[in-house]
Amino acid sequence: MQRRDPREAAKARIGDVARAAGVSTATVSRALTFPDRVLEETRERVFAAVRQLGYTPNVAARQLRAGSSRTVLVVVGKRRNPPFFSEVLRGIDVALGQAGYSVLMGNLDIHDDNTEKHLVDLVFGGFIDGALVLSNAIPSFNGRSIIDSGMPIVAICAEADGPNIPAVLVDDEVCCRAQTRYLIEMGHRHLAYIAGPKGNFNELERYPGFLAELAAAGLGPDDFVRFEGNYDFASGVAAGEAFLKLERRPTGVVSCSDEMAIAFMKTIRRAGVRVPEDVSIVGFDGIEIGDYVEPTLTTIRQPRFELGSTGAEILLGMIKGETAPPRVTVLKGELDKRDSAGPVKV
Amino acid sequence: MQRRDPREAAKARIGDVARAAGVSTATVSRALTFPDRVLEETRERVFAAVRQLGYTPNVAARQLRAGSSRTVLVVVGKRRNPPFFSEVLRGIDVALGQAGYSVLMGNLDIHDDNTEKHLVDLVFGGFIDGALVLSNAIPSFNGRSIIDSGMPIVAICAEADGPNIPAVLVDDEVCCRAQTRYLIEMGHRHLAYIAGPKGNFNELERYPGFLAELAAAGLGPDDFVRFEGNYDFASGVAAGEAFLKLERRPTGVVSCSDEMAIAFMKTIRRAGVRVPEDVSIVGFDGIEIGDYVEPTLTTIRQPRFELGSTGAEILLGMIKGETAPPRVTVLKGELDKRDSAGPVKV
DNA sequence: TTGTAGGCGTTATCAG
DNA sequence: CTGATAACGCCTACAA
Repeated sequence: MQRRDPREAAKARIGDVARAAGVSTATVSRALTFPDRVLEETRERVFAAVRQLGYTPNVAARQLRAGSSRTVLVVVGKRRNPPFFSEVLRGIDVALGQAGYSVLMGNLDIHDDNTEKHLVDLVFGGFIDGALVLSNAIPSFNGRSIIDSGMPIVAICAEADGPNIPAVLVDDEVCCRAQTRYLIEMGHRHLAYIAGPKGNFNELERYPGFLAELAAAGLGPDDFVRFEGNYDFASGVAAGEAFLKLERRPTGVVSCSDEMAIAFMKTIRRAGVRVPEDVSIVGFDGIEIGDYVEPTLTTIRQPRFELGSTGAEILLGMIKGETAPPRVTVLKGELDKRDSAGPVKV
Repeated sequence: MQRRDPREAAKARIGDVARAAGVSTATVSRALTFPDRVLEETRERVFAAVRQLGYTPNVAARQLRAGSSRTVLVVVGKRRNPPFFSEVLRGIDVALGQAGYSVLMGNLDIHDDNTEKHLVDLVFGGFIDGALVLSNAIPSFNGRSIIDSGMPIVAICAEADGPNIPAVLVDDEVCCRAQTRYLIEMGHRHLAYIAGPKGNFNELERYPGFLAELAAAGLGPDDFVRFEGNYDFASGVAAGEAFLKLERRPTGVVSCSDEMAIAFMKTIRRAGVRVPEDVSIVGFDGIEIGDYVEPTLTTIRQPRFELGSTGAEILLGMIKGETAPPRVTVLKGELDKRDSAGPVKV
């Protein structure tokens, strides 16, 4: 048997099914889409033909007619902690999958104009029904961003610049106050804060929360030091090294990610500092590995799966044109007390 | 201004561009696809119109005509260690992105028939140009698997059942022998092996490698114990607990994943066993966190990014119909000596 | 209930 | 070099 392209293997079209079933293409289409608008006997004949020919409707053609691809673009940003995001993605995947939507991954990791252009073209090419943005940057090319397409967009763990982009967030300020308060309650009066990237929207919530909680305890600018970071292991190491050089070392550390907390801990322990006896550390995120480091990490557990699934639900609602979604949806994080933080040494 | 659907916002079609530029649609199409088959002046006029109208070709229509979506399906399996796969995915993304292909994520995590049906429909609906399979299961529904579509498929870190599916693998046997030999060379004569899932293709390479290396050192069935596992933290904990109950404890441990090694280490250390003084442990994968646990993890570093990018390159070659790809491509892992393994105690 | 026929937006073929 | 036109495969008025 000769075929131009082995891939085209026996692809049945709707016409083939119609012929095999002895009906028109319209009837086949109907039988598939609205089974009850067709005589039972006809329906059976059509189904039989479908099975026999292994017919599957052509997605492109359907999409061209329907104007919808049932595909959602998920934009993930500069590789911010995979251990954290993998679970958010799972939430997205489950929610979208149940609704019959597919996930197209758009990775902004790759600093490549081409990638961004590609994504923008996909969106403006009508290929995408909606987008979930997990990065601060929004794909854009030639001054045109996917926001301009008017397509529904929801930001998850991020705050899009756009005017009316609904966001799903964790209650950052509350959580950061909880981290801080926990340390203060255990007697720590001299703290360190390992920050997220400058300008990051989290920082806008968390750092003020940290300061507020200090103030509430009567502590001021002299009672803490701030280390810059960007959530990854490397910045935790850097913070640890800076910490070791300090003349007067804080006894409690608030970290804006678990990775930084873990790397910080490793770095200072290697230099002989004991955790939590000498220094207490509280992380942020609640990734699995926190249970297996030494000592186990006290941290803020984010509802990772729900962040993803909630964002997806909201997006699906927007795609279906339902009532305007809330501008911002806040989920709760929770302080998870383990072994890396304890009472201050007297 | 009234629109039926805000999403349709000012979507220019090729005809609009043609009109604005005073040419035919055919010319617009040509100017965009083969700029040099068109008079420079015409080209300029077309480009100007395109810019002015913000025209982007409709992806569905193009796909319908061209028969190609430039989209690749990436099938990831039951959530096997995100920290490991995230980097493989990045390799895939980079390679495909450069070639102008998009990534559609198919998650088999979700044990949902619907998901599988959806993926199969996408494939048989001509929506997908090729697939990269990172899971042992291959999406199938109603007895029809995506393999039957005849579409190009490449397996990465997995071995598809299908007859002619090229696979990209790490040299599992060699690596596992290296783990084992390293321990033996340091004097360990009584080992433990923490396995991957039963029947997993890795096991088919690694376990025999482990046994062979033992044999080469004159060790036999009485000189090791085997713990079952499936790569995750939980099975590392289980192995650790089983280990602690042993009357005669091995002094060297070969683990088939870093997660298991880390959880194992944590579990036995908590019970007072010292690493590496009492027990030496060698992991497998080379995930980042290995540098931050206590003690740092000696492990096999897999070329994660390259596994992904190599698989993608091979797939792209197949899609373009190039010469038959190698049945199997083997990349090298490397023993990375850190602190969790040392000489046996005398 | 079923069939006919037009069109979704693009590209490729074929004349001019 | 450019333009008219016929597909690509499906869905859905509209008519029967």
